[in-house]
Amino acid sequence: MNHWLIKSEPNAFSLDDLKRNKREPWDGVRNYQARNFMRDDMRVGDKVFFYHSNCAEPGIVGLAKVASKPYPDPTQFDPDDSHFDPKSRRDNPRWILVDMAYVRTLKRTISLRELKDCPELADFALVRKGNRLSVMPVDKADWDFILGLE
DNA sequence: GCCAACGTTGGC
DNA sequence: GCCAACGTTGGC
Repeated sequence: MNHWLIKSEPNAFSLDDLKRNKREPWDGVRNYQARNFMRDDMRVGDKVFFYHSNCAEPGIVGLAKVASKPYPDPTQFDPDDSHFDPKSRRDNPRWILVDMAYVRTLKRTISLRELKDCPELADFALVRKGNRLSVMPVDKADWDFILGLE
């Protein structure tokens, strides 16, 4: 069992959207490191922090879980989609995703500000300067500590 | 809206 | 293979 954090801009796709849809292909990820985590390391049932970025109060707002095995992101083949990738081929897809399923909404947002102020989380990738990864692993110890803040 | 940090692209 | 230019992310 691995633990993860995924970012989403609530203006584009929020935790409430995931709650409404119950389940969602985590499409549009166009970063190789993030792709590799989904393709190689995620397992059905892995627990996931849902993080809101680019908003009034960036932070962890809920829990999700990995709900499928990896498969090709269909948006890469759709010329009308903003994530269309003309260099990707159907017989050798470049972008791989998994489905995410809603688990629950936290009682309160655990803000980035608060996480940055925790010395226990000094090594957590999310709080390190310049971090831009939209899919990242979370140590079990960090996961438990963060949930304990709720 | 600003801008620092980072990843990707492409000329050489 | 280097690296400058460019585009994107995302906090503030």
